[in-house]
Amino acid sequence: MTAAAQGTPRRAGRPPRGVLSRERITSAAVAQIAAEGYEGLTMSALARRLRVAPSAVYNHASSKQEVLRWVQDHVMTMVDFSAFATEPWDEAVRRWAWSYREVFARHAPLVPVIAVMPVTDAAETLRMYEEVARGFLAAGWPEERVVPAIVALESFIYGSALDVSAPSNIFDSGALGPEFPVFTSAVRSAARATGQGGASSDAAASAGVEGGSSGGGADDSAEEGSNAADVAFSTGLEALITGLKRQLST
Amino acid sequence: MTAAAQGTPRRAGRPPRGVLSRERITSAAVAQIAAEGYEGLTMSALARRLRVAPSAVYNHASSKQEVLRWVQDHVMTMVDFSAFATEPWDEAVRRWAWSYREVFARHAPLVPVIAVMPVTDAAETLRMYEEVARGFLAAGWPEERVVPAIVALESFIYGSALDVSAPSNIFDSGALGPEFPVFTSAVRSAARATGQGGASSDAAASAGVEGGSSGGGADDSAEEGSNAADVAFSTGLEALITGLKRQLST
DNA sequence: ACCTGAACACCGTTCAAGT
DNA sequence: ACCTGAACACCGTTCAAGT
Repeated sequence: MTAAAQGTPRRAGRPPRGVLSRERITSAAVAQIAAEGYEGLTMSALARRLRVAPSAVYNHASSKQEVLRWVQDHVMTMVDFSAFATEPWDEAVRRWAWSYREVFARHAPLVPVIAVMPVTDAAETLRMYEEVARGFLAAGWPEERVVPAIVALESFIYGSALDVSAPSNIFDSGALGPEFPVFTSAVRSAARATGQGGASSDAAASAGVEGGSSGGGADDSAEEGSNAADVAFSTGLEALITGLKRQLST
Repeated sequence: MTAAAQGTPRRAGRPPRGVLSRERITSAAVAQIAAEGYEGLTMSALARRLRVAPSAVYNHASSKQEVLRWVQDHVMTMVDFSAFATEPWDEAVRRWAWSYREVFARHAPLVPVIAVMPVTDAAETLRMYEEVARGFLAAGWPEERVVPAIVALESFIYGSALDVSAPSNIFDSGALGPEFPVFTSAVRSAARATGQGGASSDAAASAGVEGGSSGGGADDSAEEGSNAADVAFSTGLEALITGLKRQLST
C-alpha cells in the first residue's frame, strides 16, 4: 500500500518479463524479516510482498529452506572481515569475530540453517572465507590447519550468537536455588561484576574483562555497559585467540 | 501396538487416576524422538504414544516449546561431568566437553531451545552446573569469572554440536571454486590431513590433532578415524583450555 | 517458462461438553 | 481437575489451467 498502488492483479500465464528471481526473492525476504521478524517470514507473506501468488515462488526456489539459504548468504555480506587485509592476525580475528557474532545475533534463526548449508552457490560466504583463509596463511598458519581453526571459531561464534538472545535471567535458579548453592553464588557474583542486579548498579567498570566490544568493527548503537553475553564472548574469544596462537608455535 | 493392546478408548471426563504428568510426557517425547527423530515429534504423535487426545497434553504443558524444555533438561542427564570430581581441571573440562557435544549432536534441534531456556525448574541442568562450577572453584578460579567461562565453553559446544550434523561436503565450492583458490586449496589440504577424499584414504593418523575423542567419556561406537568435525572441535577445545588456563594466571 | 487459483495434507492450539 | 472430540487458524507445497 506504499507507492505504486497495485493496479489490476496479474492474470495467469507467463508474464512478458519474469517478475521473480533469486535476487528479488532474497531482498523481499530480507525486507520481510526486517519488518516482522523471522516468525513473520511465511511463504504467503513473502509472496504478498512480491505481489505474486505463493505458488509462484516455487518456480524459482525449491523450498522455503532454499530461500533461507539465500538470505543466509546475503546476510554474510554484512560481516566485516576487512581487518584481515590490514591488521595483525589476532586483531583481525577479534574484529571479524565480534562483527560476525553481532550480525548473526540479529539473525539467530539462520544459525541452524548455516550448519547444514553447503557453501556451493553461496558466493558471498565464499568471498569471506577466501579472505579469512588468506589472512591465516599470511600469519604463518600451515595450510591444513586453517579450515579447522576457522570452523572452531565459527562454532564459538554461532553458539555465542544464540546466547545473545537468551533472557538475562536465564541463570535464575528460582526455588531450586538453595539446592545448588555453589552455582547460585557464582551466578550472583558474575552478575555483580557486570553490574547487573547487584547492590549498586554502577559497578560495571570493575568487570575483569579485557576489552568487551572495544575491538568490534560493528557500528553498535549505544549500550551503557557490558552485558553477560558480551563478557562470556570476550572471555571465550580471547582464550581462543591465545590458545590458537600457542598451537601455532608448537 | 506393542504390549497392552489399547482396549476400549477412554471416555471424556476426569479419569479416576491422572494419566499424564511431566515425567510421562517427557519420557514419551524422548521415546518418540528416538523412534522417529525430531521431525516426528508432533503433538499428535506424542499424544498417540500416550494414548490420549492431543488436547489432553495441554492440561500439563502450556505449549510444545515447554515439552521441548522438559526434554532438554532430561537430555542433560546424559552428559558426563563426573570427571570434575576426580581429574585435574583441564582433563575434566576435556571429558565433559566431548560428552556434552556428543549428546547434543544427537539432539541438535534442542540447541536453539537451550539458548532461550531459563534454568528455573531445570533441575538436571542445575545439577550439572553445580558440579562444574565446583570444579572451576576447586581449580582456583575467581568466583566472578566461573560463569562467563562456562558460558563460553557451552557456546563453543553448542555451535560444534550443530557442526556435527553438517554434510561432509559442506565446503565443496563447486563451480565457484576457481574464483576462491586460497580457500579451496585449504579445504582440500584439510581433507587430505583427515584422510577424507585425498589421494590415499589411509592418512588419517597423520592429522596434526592432539587426542581426538580420546578423552571422551562417551560410549561412542566404532568410528574408523577422526572426521572434520572432530578435528575442528579438538582444535577449538584445546585452544580454549589453553587460553582459559592462561587467563587464570594473569 | 512462469504465472494464478484452488486444493492438499498437515501443524499447534483452543474450547465446549463430559465426568 | 482432567479427559474427549470438534473446530480454528494457520503452515508449506502441489498441480491443473492459463498465456
